[in-house]
Formats: sequence, structure tokens, C-alpha cells
Amino acid sequence: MPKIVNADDRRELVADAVFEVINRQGLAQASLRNVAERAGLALGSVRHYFENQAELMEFAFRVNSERIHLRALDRLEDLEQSALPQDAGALVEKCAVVLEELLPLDARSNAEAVVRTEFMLAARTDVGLRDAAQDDYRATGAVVGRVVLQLLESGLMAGAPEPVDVAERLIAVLDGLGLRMVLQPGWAGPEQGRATLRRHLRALLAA
Amino acid sequence: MPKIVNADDRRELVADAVFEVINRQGLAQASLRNVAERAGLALGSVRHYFENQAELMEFAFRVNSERIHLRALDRLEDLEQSALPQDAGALVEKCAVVLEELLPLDARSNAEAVVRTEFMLAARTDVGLRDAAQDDYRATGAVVGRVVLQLLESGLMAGAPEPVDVAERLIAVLDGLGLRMVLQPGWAGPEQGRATLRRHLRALLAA
DNA sequence: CCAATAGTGAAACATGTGTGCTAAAAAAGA
DNA sequence: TCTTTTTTAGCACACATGTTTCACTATTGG
Repeated sequence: MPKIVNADDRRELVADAVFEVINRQGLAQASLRNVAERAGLALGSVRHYFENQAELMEFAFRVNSERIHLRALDRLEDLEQSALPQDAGALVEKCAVVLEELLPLDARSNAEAVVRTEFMLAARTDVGLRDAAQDDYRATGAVVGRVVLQLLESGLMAGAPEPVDVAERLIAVLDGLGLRMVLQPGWAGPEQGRATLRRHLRALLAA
Repeated sequence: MPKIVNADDRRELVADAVFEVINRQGLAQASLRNVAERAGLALGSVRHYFENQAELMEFAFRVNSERIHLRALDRLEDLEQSALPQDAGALVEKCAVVLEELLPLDARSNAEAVVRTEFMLAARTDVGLRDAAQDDYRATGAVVGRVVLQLLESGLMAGAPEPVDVAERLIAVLDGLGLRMVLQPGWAGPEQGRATLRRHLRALLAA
């Protein structure tokens, strides 16, 4: 038997090269040759692990989505395990910690957000990416939905707002905040993102 | 003297072709050849009006941004001219009418939003588009800022929130809502967008 | 040691791209 | 009609891309 290289590890390594290229030069420059060069592999090697460019792109898309949402889900379980705080401020903080995982607050999550945005937009016209985009949407919807559920169960929310409406607005804030932090990192920094998220959560409770 | 063709009109015609290509196939497919074909012109003709592909792209970007913001500014002046309503509901409605111009609510504005998003994302790595993106950001910031000013002047806002913070959240909601309506038109329809925008405005006044 | 085979590397092909250059066409003045 | 100048059209070159194909390497089980 020949050299044994864990194929899955190798595929993730190539995916990481895809992420780097996208972050530096954009998705349009994520050609097989550019990716191979950044990964330190030959073009033939990359093609050994991925039949198509399309297969590589969908794989990279899904890996990126999973990394983001798995982190958020980890935090979410912490939130759901612990007792719901009776204090509004503490509740905001606990929810913010979960939702912060969906914002580009450091270099790593910023890179992930860039990749996610590029793929999402590409999926609009690329049928090969459509399913992956759909799954990504569902994943963030699930995270936000469960956070909203916690907010409602806490009994700290004034009035009786429709859960769907609350989630809708919260998703919009997260998406818009993330987009702006990606496109205008100088104008919308991490502190600003954290603060705006918390302000919105606080407003949700007060309303 | 030869055939007189209004050069500016011609350039806008080509820009319109750029928009159509981007909407159907994405910015990556907006090559000079594809654009020329959709415009019903020869490659040489397009190149006669634009030195570079870069020049064409920046021009199209700026035309698109202007169309969006000019409409919003029109509505904004209506708002600023008229007397401020003393009723919260009426104020929300008046502001919503302005901000709606920044959302993809019909086919035309949807196309514009798609083009805007593609260019904004491309500007992240394309230095030739950076200035145009900067100008676009400033323009929407100005519109939103002036709406927030109206909200504050009305005296209907509870508490004394920082104008910048209010604007920040409002921009985030608009960006996020617009992005989602572009990427998932089936899930986030026009009615939903309108409703969510109004809900957010109402929450701003109540807070 | 050896042979089977996953992994690597390189060359070639067809296609699409931006751009430079050149020539035809067309229209408005003389 | 002729001339001038814009506008259009087309060719050609260099380059980048995805994909195919084939040979080569190196490792590991026997």
C-alpha cells in the first residue's frame, strides 16, 4: 500500500487555502492554481482530492459554515444549560455571548465572515452552491431562533411580541452589522459591533 | 461632422447592460464581451466609450449608487419640508417611506440592490472600486443620519439616545434586511421587509 | 526487497479574457 | 459629391482558467 494521507485532513487543508485566497483577493481569484499555490500543493494534487472546482467550492463553503455555527451552537448550549437570569442586564449579556459568535469580531471570525459573504452572494447565481447556502441560512436561523426562545422564556420581555418578528429583526441586525464590519472594518470596529448588538438586545427587552 | 451620439447616454446604456448581466449571472460574468452582447453593441463600441474594463465598472458602480440615493434624497426632502407629525405612528410612516427607498422592494430596486452588493463586496479587494464604495457608504449614511435627526427633533423619542447609536442600529437593520431580501427573496419578501422596518422604527420611538 | 498504488508533477488543450491595433462604415458638414 | 470624424467592427496577441492525460515518485504491506 502506498503513502497514507488522511484524505479528510487534506481536503480541509485545501479548503483553508481557499479561505486565504478569498480573504486576500476575493472569490473571483480562487482558481485551482491560486489555491494550489497557497496550499503549497501542485495543481494535480488538488485535483486528486476534488473532482471539480465546483466540488471544492461547495466543500469549502460548507466547512466555513460549519465552523461558524458549531462555535455558536457550543455557546448556545451553555446558555440553555444554565439557569435563566432574572436580571435583564445579565440576560442580555448571556445572549450576546452566543450571538457574538456570528459577528466578525477578531481576525479569524472576520476571515470566516468574508468567506461566508462571498459564497452567499455567489450562491445567488451558482446553482451548485444553492443547497449549501440554504443550509447555512437554516443554521443561523436555528441559532437565533433558540436565543429568541430563551429571551421569551425569561419572562423579562415587555409586551407579547411575535417570536418570528423578534427573530427577523435580530437576524437583520446581525447580518447588517456583520456585513458592515466586513466591508468597512475601519468604520465599524469590533467594540462597536459588540455594543450595537447589546443595545439592540436591551431594546428588545424594554419594548 | 459624423454621427452624433450623446456619449453620456451611451455610457448609461452600457451601464444598464452591466446591471443586467450582474443580475442574471453575477459580477464575475460581467466581461466586456458579455456586456457588449447584452447591450446589443460590438466589443469595439463598448471600448470606444470606456478605456478600461476598470473604468466601466467604476462608472456602473457610481451610476447605480446615484440612482438609489437620489430617489431616497427626493423622499427625504419631502419629509424635511413637511411639518413633523405629533403622532408617533404618522412619524414612523413618514420615515419608513424614505428608508424604503434603500430596500429592494420591487424588481427595479432589487436589481439595484444586487448590483450594489456585488460591487461593495468587490471593492473590498479591488482598489479601483474603493473610492466609489466609500462614496456610497457616505451617501446612505447621510440619508439615514438625516432621518434620525428628524426622529430626534420630533421629540417623540423616549429617553435621550445617542444619535450615532440609533443611526448605527438603523443602518444595520437596513443593510441586513436588504441583504437577506437579495439573497433569499423567497424567504424575505417585500411585505416582510416593509413590516420589519416599521417595527424597528416603532421600537426606536418607544425605547 | 518488491510490487502495488495513493499521491505528485507537468504538459497540453480548449475556452474565455482584456487590450492593442487596424480598417471599414456611417453620418454631417463643405 | 466629397471630406472629415465619430462610431463600429474585427483581428490578433498574451494571458489565465478548468480540465484531461500521462508519467513519475514514494511509501507501505507482503
